[in-house]
Amino acid sequence: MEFVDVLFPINLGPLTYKCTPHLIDRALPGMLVSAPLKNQTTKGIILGRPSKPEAKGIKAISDIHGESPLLEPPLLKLLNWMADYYIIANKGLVLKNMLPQETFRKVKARKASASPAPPFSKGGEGGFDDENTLSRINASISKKEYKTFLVHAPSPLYETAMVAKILPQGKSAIILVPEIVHISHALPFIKEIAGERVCVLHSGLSKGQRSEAMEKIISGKCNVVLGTRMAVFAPLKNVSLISVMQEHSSSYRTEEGLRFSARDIAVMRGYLEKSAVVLSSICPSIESVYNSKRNKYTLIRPDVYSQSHRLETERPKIRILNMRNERQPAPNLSKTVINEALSSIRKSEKIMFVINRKGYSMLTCKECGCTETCGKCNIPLMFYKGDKSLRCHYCGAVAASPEKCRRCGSFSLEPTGSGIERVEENIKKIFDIEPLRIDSDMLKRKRIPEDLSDITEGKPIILGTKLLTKRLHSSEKLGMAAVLNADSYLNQPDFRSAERTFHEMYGITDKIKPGGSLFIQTRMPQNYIFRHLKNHDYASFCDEELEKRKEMLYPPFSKLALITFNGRDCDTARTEKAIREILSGNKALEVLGPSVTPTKKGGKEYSLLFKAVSKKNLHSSVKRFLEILGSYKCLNVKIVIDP
DNA sequence: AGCACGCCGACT
DNA sequence: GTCGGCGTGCTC
Repeated sequence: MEFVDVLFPINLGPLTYKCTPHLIDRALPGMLVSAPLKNQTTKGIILGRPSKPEAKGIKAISDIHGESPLLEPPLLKLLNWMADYYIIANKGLVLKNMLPQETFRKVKARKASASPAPPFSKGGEGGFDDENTLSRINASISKKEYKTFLVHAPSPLYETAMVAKILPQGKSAIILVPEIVHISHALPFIKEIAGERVCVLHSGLSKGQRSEAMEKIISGKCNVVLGTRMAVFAPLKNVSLISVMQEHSSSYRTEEGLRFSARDIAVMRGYLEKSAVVLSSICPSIESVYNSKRNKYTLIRPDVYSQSHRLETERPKIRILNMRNERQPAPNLSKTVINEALSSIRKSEKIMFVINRKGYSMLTCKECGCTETCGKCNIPLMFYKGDKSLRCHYCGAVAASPEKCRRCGSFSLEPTGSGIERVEENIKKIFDIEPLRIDSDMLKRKRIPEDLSDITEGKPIILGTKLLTKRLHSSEKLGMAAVLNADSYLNQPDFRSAERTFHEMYGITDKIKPGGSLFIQTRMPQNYIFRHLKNHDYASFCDEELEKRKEMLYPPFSKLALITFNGRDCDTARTEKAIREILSGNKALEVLGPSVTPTKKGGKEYSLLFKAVSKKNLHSSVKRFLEILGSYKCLNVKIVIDP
């Protein structure tokens, strides 16, 4: 009797089943099968032949579906790699995260519910004539070898047009975009080349639509998949190109469930598929830049960068305003910005203000100078004028705003600083124009279209949190824009904050017309990022940022793993004992923390950051630490690799 | 005793 | 994920 190991899309390892003779010749690794599990029939995939069919009470698989494997060898290898790299004990959990549920449960293939017509036309523009870039990538694709390119694109349009041009005829390709909105922008370009071979895959599809898309991919009707991070697992055969547009985007990281980066997965899948991987961005991530410097990736910098005069005339001017010296007729609104905005409005240009803070303001006591803070989180509370509440943006606590100071009892609480509500109020006063306000509170109240072009019509002033900058894809460019509190980006306690700030600011310049300006209000104008930002010099910024990361031994010069755990059996003494144990005899490992944060249910959550120069050391240390923690029951442990 | 409910561990 | 085992606690 023959046996096979079957993996189900549940948090469980592979299970061994018998395989009857009439099914055995189709029982290849990666095949979709049905098998009895807990008195039910469940679908899973064959992982391979068991090394030792020793378990007792083995049942037989009931059916094998399809003629060829659902997961081809490269995807099976990817699954195994992910389980190892992200330290997932049960491979079934990886499988569950790789393919949508519809693959394993049949869904009534609902009639394509009048699938919304493509909302966008290509919009004329988009001739792509960078022959040098094309020939280098095409050469690699036709050789069917693994190679990762890093394309430092001069504009988002360049990225899209380039991807369409390098799409290989007749071969499979995966094109990733960071967010769903980008799909409708890229689709016309891809459709023009690949026509009906294209299929779209993202989490916004209904179950029926997703099921339909998977069917097209599995059957081979479509071999070009355009989608968000989930598309990196599309079960295509013979992938010859994987493109990751705006590769720096944090949207490629999952925030819950299995934590991974689709950008990193794309590179590994490319390696396993022996395909070309094209990472592109206007400002590539520091990790990718570093990889290109170490010749792991091939850097492609289109010629436009040598024509610096061209960049200067096309790119808006970036002006850094020192808020220590600027006159401020209203908090967070400098005289300079107001004057520039007024002159833009006079020229009937659109303008935009970005303030990265919700609510109205903080509350400070005039008498004793103390600011109302959250009792639990110890951070300033935000006052919301609408319902006169005080809210904690960290833990979400809501309370009615107090009449008097909690410390000294004085009645002279006054608003300090400003959030979006207060800026909105002041804009109305100063410009006598109602701004179009966009933030997450607004989004919750009324559904705002993914694309804001339509609703910005007739609204000269747009005001929003950073949420806005991602969503604005209006063809009408802005006359000017101002980042009102740049410091809130820089002050985040995260080694990536400078990089992210650069990305955010640079992304905004793209929405400003040539000759326009971007104003950045800051209280630390001497910060190195502004020096490079002013010159539109991302390469120099990367050099300096890499220097700093090297000094501090932050990624890419080290590897990080974040371990968080909570539950009955964890306490400070045990945690510290475990840390001491893991550190003993391992000079190359650094453990930061533990930091303790209260959970919503009143318990404590411990988090530790493991840092090591070698990936191997980090990996084995985390595994050993898990074994140590394993001796305590009732623990809920989560690991994030490369947080 | 008899049954509802919820938690937890196993599933081949 | 889903089922069944088992403990708790309430009711007849």
